[in-house]
Amino acid sequence: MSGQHDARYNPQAIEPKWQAAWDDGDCFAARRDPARPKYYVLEMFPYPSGRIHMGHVRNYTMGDVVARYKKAQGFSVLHPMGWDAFGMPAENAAMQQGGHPAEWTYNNIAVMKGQMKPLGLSIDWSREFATCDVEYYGQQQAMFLDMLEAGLVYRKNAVVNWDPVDMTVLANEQVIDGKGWRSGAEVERRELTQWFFRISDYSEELLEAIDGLEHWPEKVRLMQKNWIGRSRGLQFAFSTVDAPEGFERLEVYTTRPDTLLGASFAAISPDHPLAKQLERHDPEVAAFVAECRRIGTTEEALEKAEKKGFDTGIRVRHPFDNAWELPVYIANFILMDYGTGAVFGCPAHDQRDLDFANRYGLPHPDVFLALDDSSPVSDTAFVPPKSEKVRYVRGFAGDTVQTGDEAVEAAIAFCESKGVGEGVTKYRLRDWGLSRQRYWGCPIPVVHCDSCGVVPEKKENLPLELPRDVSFDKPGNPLDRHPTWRNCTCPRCGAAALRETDTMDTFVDSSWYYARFTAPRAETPTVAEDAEYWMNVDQYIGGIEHAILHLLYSRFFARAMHKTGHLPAKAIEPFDALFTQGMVTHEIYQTRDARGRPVYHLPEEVEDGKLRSTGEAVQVIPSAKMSKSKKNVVDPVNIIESFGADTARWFVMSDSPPERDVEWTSAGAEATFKHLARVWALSERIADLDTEAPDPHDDELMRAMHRAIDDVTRTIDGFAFNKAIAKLYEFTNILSRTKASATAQKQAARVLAQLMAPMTPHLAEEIWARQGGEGLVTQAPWPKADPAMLVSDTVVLPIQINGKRKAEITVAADLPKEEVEKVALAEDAVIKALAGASPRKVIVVPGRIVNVVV
RNA sequence: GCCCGAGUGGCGGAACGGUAGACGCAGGGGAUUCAAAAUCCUCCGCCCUAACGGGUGUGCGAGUUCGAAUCUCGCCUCGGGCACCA
Repeated sequence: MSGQHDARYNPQAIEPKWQAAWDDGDCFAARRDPARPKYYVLEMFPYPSGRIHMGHVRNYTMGDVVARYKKAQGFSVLHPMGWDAFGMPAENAAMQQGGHPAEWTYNNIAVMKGQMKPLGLSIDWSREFATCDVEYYGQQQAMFLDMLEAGLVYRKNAVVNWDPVDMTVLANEQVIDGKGWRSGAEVERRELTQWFFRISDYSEELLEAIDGLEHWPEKVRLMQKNWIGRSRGLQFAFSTVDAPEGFERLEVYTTRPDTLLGASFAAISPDHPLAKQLERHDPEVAAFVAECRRIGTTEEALEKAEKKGFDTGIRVRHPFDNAWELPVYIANFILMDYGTGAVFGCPAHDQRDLDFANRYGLPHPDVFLALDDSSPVSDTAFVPPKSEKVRYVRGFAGDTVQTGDEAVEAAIAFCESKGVGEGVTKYRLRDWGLSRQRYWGCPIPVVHCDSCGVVPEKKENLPLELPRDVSFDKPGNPLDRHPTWRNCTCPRCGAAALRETDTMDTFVDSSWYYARFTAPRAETPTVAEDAEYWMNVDQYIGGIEHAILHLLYSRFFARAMHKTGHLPAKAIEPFDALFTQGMVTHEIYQTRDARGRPVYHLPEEVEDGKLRSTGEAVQVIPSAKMSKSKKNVVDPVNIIESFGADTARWFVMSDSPPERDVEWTSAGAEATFKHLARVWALSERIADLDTEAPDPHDDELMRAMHRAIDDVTRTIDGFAFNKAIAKLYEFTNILSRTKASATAQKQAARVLAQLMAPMTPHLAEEIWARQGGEGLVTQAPWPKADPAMLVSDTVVLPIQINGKRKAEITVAADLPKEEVEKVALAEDAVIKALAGASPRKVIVVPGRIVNVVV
């Protein structure tokens, strides 16, 4: 017998011991091993907010279960971790509390890593990096230059939220009810020249390739398809009447050319060149456009705003009737970024157009009617699915009765034949604006020269490092007002020049970190052999909130990296399989400050609906995604300290299916701890038994064991970790009650340790060691279920009468259908229900059910 | 507003179109204990019944099917995303 043992389950002793053993064995270092298949599992890396929360624990435990399971199955596993470390919170902290964003960030990383380490994750920490490491963003700058050269980056004007008091650009989340979050000033929309990635050049390719992402959730694929938003429509030009010089034609794009004869007005975006032209000379237009610009920059704000227009007095001629003139409005709901920034309105078949027409007293002639209902449109637009047949009363192409889709195609063909515009395919996807007017990001490595214009920095001058000597006590971007950093020489002509002061969107940082993990210390962004071996990510795991932007940008960036020689062709879709975990939610506690603005409080600051500090009552807002800004986060450190990492890990995996949201409750943690303590005690008891000869009960236990192996293997493969845990409960219950021999029990206990190891690796090692397992369970091969032990001779079949369960029979598993039917018809309940008559129908589903229809 | 999801006991959740509620939590009863904690056994959707048993039941309303939590259509409620939060 081994030496000292605790009298009870003691994770505080067990967990550090095994973590040290894994470190000693260098168990989690990823190595290129040509002899073994590789497996790359990646969880979306965290923003270093300074504390881990339950969402992190859930995310990383899922990845760890996969990593440990795949390792046991013989794969060479890469399971890295890093930090998405640039971004606004660091600057906000510097503004609020002083200090430097770098200091704040690296300090947070140290704290969070300290909180993550006790979780016992099988991470190769030797590959760790932060995106704010100059070694990382310097390589990003090199790639930016390559992409610039390859024509993947360009500059154009774009609209931002401008805070006129703080003299700064605001993020959408910093705009609250149209006002700056800090200054309270009315936010303006302002145009700046900014850098863009040409992601829209890849619209079609990114859309087409979605069909190949077989192991992505269908809903994410659908969301991305809708986001890219391919549409087929007609682009044509109205000729204008009384328009300023240079605006003789007004280009519009419509996806419903079949409704052209139902047009009642034309509308242009407030950002349309024509609107800008009118704004210059007409104060009324200027006032209206200014009002529109106060709405904000988000699509949501535009869509929710009351639909308003301004009649410019300009008219356009209908392309099919020169005498028919339509008024041209500037309308607040037209997006300049989509189509041509100008549309015609057909109120009868678009609710937004109808609301607009009713507001301004414009007609709304019906173009088509339902086949079974001829009532004209009044307050509700008639907008049937395009696949539905309708009767055209103002159609001009194709049959009178046809589907919308047919009519659209017919209308395009007709218009093209008459020389009125052409059919075009457009995408909703816009180019990716990467400029940020902030300090704490990757500097864009270009120089502005008076004579040469915009010039890329030379690669040998990289990395272009952020200056450390900055302060945040004044409004605006510290890079703009830095005394020396901006000053440089033009890489082309050598004259004095100024650096670009915009930094990159943090989505750029997170669009290639997965590739960097394959060669994290390289002097180039990637290394061909490493990328070749490790890419693609076999399993990517992260929050559903990243379903569109991060994942779409990464898909684009991988293509851009391939084009510039930084990734092999096979890596243009970097994530083979995607799993989107549900979020961990929690209630939100809110009070308001003197100016009525919301102030949020951490759960630990609240007790019985009141602030601990002041006793002020808090407003409880129903559960929502845990977020730093709402402060509804729970600190897992406390759970780990009182119950151990295995309890935290087991609990977050057991409580709900991984793809669904889970509301954090502390109640379950204690119950999990009790269960793990029971398993530990069970193992101790079994370990103390003396080996004995086989017993008749052994077969039953072995069957249960093989059943458990099979169940846990299949459920982990299917990402159904909560079900895997339910099966482990069942097997544990059987093992604790078995009358099998000690030899069989010990074997079962070793298998239990192996099956638990992905979820509760420390306890598993402890059991494995106590039951005489060889080496570390972390390095043991995954057990295999014996198919012969999974089948049973008899089967219980429910008997239904008219679909309702009335009885049950036990028959041999291989009993023929006809025999099963005979047995079923001999059941008392069936005889009673038939009352002498013969059944109308008997359905026998072998091994499943018998249904007697009377 | 637009796009995408999710709704099953007191709670978290199981259920290839085939016995709804596996497994866990909470709760009731019991054993052990001087007593409690811990542990173990046991019951546990709802309604009627002393019990046997019967009825009913997966957000709401229709439909398809021998059979629907599961498929179809229409609603309701909650959540995510909406391009400068990460």
